[in-house]
Amino acid sequence: MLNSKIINWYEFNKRDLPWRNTTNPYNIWISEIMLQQTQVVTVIDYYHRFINSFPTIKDLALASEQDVLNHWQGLGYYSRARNLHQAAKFIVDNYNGVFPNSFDNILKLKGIGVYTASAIAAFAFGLSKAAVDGNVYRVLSRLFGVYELTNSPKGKKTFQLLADELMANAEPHIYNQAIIEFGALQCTAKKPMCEDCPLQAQCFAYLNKEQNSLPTKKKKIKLTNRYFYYLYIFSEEHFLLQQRGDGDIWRKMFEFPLIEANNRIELVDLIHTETWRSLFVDVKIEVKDQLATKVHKLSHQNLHIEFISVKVDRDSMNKFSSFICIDKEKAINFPLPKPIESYLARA
DNA sequence: CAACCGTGGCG
DNA sequence: TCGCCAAGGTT
Repeated sequence: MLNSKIINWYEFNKRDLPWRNTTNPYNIWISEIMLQQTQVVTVIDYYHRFINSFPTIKDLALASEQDVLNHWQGLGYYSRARNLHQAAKFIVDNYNGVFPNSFDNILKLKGIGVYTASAIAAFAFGLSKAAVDGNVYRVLSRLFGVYELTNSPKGKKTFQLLADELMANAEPHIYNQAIIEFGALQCTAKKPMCEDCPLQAQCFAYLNKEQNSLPTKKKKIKLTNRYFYYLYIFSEEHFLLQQRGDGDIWRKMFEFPLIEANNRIELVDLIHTETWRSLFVDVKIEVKDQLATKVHKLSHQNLHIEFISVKVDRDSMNKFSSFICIDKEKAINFPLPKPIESYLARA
């Protein structure tokens, strides 16, 4: 059997990961959300910190959204953290704090789609659900020579059916872990290790030298460019932050006062913009320096970011009523996007 | 459905 | 340098 070969491979090659030593649905849930589009090595530290601070669903539900976001700082895709928090509150309110044990109810939780619901159902409750993630798409497409696009609705159906068939009577929690781990370690996206692969004889891609053509994916859309001018407005002990709103990147996170432009602007022109002038009316300032543009790449946007540091005397700091004046020591309490965090670490 | 949503690493 | 990829989900 094909699946028993994969399971056998797994027993000899699996990594010892923290969320594999438990069947606690809460712990598995946290790990699965963190692992979405994120590599294992990145997740491990975040996972430990998160579980330490919020050991149970109730602890998470009672935390503030800002505290939860703070634990997510640097991990990316921050809606995952907000959804996690909402779902925890929902479980406390509707299920008395007990994680639901049916696939349908798991799937209803915010931030949980078909993959994650299947993974939790299988890992925590032993339910017979094939979890199909990027690893599984890759393994199945190569193994069986499926050229359908893995990110199209049609392709997803095909691969789900294939995965369901391949699982057959295997233990769901072992089978799912096995094929995912197999994709992560052996049947990798780049330079798969076909030489010592136990599935060589049955693998379409290996037999036809098509490893690099599979899986197939729809191309990504073009990136848009945005130009951010961040003002690090500071006195001896304080600096200014503002909270981002909804409907854009980094929702609810904190950033410096921002001037956004459609194109690149020189500092000499920037200080004549309306925003700049309205900002510093009646305030004595000293422009300290301007950092060279750095391009911060998001999944769909290139952010061209420049930081301009502006020194202001202590008494003038409270004239900026629309911003939050923060003690330099307390920046750690605010969830910051990566570029802001990095800037503060240097400043 | 297609666009949107972070960040780090690799070849 | 740069495009792609990594245990996807929501609107």
